[in-house]
Amino acid sequence: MSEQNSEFKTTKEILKLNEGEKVKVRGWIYRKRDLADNIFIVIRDSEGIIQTVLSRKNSPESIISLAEKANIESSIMVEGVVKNDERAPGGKEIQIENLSVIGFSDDFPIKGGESIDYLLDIRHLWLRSRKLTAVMKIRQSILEGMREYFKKNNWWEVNPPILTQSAVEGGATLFEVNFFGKKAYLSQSAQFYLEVMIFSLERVWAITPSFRAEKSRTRRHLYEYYHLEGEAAWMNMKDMMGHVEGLVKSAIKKVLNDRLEELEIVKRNVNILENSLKASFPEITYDEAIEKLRRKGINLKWGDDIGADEEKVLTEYYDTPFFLTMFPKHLKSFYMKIDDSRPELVYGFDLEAPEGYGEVVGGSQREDSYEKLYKRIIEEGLNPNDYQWYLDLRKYGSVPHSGYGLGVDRLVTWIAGLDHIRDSIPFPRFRERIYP
RNA sequence: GCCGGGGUAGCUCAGCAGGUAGAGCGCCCGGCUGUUAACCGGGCGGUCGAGGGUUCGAGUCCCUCCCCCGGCGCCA
Repeated sequence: MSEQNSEFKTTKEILKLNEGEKVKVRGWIYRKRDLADNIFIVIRDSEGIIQTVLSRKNSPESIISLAEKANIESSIMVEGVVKNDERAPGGKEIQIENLSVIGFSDDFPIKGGESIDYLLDIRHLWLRSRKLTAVMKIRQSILEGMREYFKKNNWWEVNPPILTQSAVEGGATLFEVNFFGKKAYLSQSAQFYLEVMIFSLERVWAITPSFRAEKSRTRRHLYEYYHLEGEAAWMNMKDMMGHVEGLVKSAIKKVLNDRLEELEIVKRNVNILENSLKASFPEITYDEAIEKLRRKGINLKWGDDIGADEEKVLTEYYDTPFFLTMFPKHLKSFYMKIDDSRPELVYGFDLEAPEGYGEVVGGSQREDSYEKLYKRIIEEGLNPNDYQWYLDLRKYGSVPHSGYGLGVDRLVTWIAGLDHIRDSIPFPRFRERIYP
């Protein structure tokens, strides 16, 4: 038995039907215009919109009064005949023969022109908009494209915990939870758990919510975000950069393939996306980046961090995503592997999205020597006791390995060309917002 | 946490030499109408973010607090 109820056609299917065919549709009233001879009801469903027309002359009074009473966003079912008419959006409409209201709607609060603040208060209603619907579909395709890439390259998907005992890195602020009287925290990264898993599965990935309690006031931070992380044995930094490039390209390809209509709804210029598939992503080392920025007249010296403003300047050199690599070790985390030929550097890489969007991926080759890792932990002023099981991994058949974390919501924001990360996810957690 | 901007009708905003609150949209009523965010006329609608102060009088000036927006930092 099919899950699809064949009795009803979707709005998209109806646009492909011939004149004269009899159909049933169901959905929500998107627009209604009550005129002298006709009532126009535009119906919205998950796939699009279709105009339906109720003739006042040829319809029973009972149906006309239903149509008059049904406000925007009422859920209705309509039965009628397909008719070609170039005045209708999409060139087709349905002449209504029968109509029933499933659920009447109160006066819908969104009419156009509302402020972001107000719309966020009614996010549960705002999510019905065509724009947000399109973004959610793009998001799905991005995840699908990446999933296909993992599958093709024989990576294993695993499910690490969200409740954890301690931080991966000392710095980032954690949300604390009460774990039966013990202090526990919401995970900020699954990295250490994935590193465990490579000793059996070799190539593993996970998508989990990650949490950062650091108060941020930017358009690229969420307190709760979808973190896609990968970790693989036997791969060095370059290998992993190649993997990340393939992963991101797979997402872009999927979207360009399946979601052109939605890209148009969100008014995304697809040139940059198409460019990004053509060439390989350029790499620029930290050294070169500092050099470039200095030539641009920015007052920076070697060892300074490359901040958001500097990233935006670098972004101007490229029309595809690009890698930033080989950072001074004092700017990065203790677990990144040191370059023995230049011990002030670590094998770290970031993937930056163009057009000013900035960092989407952060990754590195991991330190695989017990002694060196132990030393780095001490150097950073951390307590080795907090990292006992993590250190253990270097005592039982350690291997060179690398990994990364990708901000799913940031990738969606860039690919969909959004101006704020909040619209990349249905219920964004940011700016002290927890409702709805 | 820091810097900047802002809270006035259901929504978007105007009003700021301090003198009893206004427009557009929405809503209700009427008209017109194969409409495309339809149009035209009328009506309803406000403890001016909260508290305190100055003043004969405060949306307007002063103080404190709350909330929102943009940017930095933190990172994905």
